[in-house]
Amino acid sequence: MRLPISEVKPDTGTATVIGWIHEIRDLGGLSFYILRDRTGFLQATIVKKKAGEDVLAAAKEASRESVVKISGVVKESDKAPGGREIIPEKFEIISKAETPLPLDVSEKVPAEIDTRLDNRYLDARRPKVAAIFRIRSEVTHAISDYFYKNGFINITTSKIVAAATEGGTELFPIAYFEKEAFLNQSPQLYKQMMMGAGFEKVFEIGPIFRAEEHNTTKHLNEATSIDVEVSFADHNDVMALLEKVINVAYEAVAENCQPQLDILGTKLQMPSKTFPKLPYADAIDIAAGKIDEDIKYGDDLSSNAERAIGSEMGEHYFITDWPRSIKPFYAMPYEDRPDISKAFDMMHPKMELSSGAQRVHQYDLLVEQIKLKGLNPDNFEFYLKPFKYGMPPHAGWGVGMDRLITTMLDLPNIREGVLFPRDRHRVTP
RNA sequence: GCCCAGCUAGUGUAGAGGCCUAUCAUGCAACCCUGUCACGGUUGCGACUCGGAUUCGAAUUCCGAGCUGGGCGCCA
Repeated sequence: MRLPISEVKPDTGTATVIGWIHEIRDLGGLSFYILRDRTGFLQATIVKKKAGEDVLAAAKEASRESVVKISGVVKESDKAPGGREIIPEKFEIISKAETPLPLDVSEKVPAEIDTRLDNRYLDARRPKVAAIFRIRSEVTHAISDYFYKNGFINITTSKIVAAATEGGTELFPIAYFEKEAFLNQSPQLYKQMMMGAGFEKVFEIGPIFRAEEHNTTKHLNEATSIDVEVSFADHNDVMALLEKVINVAYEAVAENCQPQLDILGTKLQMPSKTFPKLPYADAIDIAAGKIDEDIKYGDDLSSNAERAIGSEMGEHYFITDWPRSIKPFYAMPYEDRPDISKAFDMMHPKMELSSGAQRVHQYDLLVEQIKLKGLNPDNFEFYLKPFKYGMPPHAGWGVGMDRLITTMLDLPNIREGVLFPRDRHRVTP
């Protein structure tokens, strides 16, 4: 029976392990093979005078990163990593690795991110990389779990859509038989339709596509979005939910991923239970006072302004009360201040993580706002129709999963937290 | 879309007109080595993105192409 490497203890006795050869050190009469699986490292020690012919032959044949199966007696040894080593009685090459390797898994020689992404399957053998994705899995699990426990329905909506809906971002056109179609930029309109369906609380964790030609460490053309929509809730309700969800994610990682955090050398900066709410007008004032740029009310926040405000706030925070002019048509305006919308962004000091709003649920107001944006309501018929037949008031948000991981682990590039990132130039692997 | 930078062995690099038959590390091969943990030692293998120009001479300067990274804009 194969034993995970982390379960090999000094007193295990006889064991069989399977893993990749991480390093080989040949000292002459004695050689060391460092074996790696997803749980850790184990040193196999071969004393050439004592080892069998077939063990010696296989060991000589084995190259770094080959998959091997080793059976033998485990011995306590304070000279070995982990305080134990295995003395192979059987040494079988299960899958031999060619040489040279496209990149150095043992990290003696660094590789650039581009080389690493081209060879992601090898890159992901590095414990630091594997740790990121173990943590990302934990975040997904914890957040989903929280939603399930609080009465949310997990939905999946179509990523193929007929037309540009929300406006704003560029869409990828695709070939869809004889029709024009696009990859969806957001599940926004579908979530809202499910409010019309009476689902009341829904969430979706799935891909979104943006065809922007940006080239930065915080943008992707395919991203994962954590989306929620809640009926009979306003913007304040869903901001409270968002704080909770971010906290749930951090707490789960702190609780269940300490080994991975240790491998990464990362100390989690735990978020506050509630995030400060900064009205947009005040955010503009802060930015205008800190940076030498012509910033005025009604502008969107530049990267520079975002950073300036972020360093002032120093933690997760909301920017609330945005001018209606720079938020989407589905954001609800305040009854008494129609130029201001009940929209918010949730920020990490380094970048925007989320945006959300209480939505417009009144048909007439929605049509009016679509027109106000210079869009044609006729193009939104599939979306507008549910608003005629009993649409409850509702609110929601979307969080960029990739950015959440990037900021949580303080990664230098958003691509670090995505297995197979899609950016301006990369479509493979 | 705008701007900046880069491209040298499998990987990461040195290189500023002749010192380049191109440095170093890692890797790989062979040999030596019984406690390594970035093992050590000796020898060897392996590269200037492409095209044009300038020059007696170009990895190095110039022009063009290709590819890549990053910043801004836009966007989340």
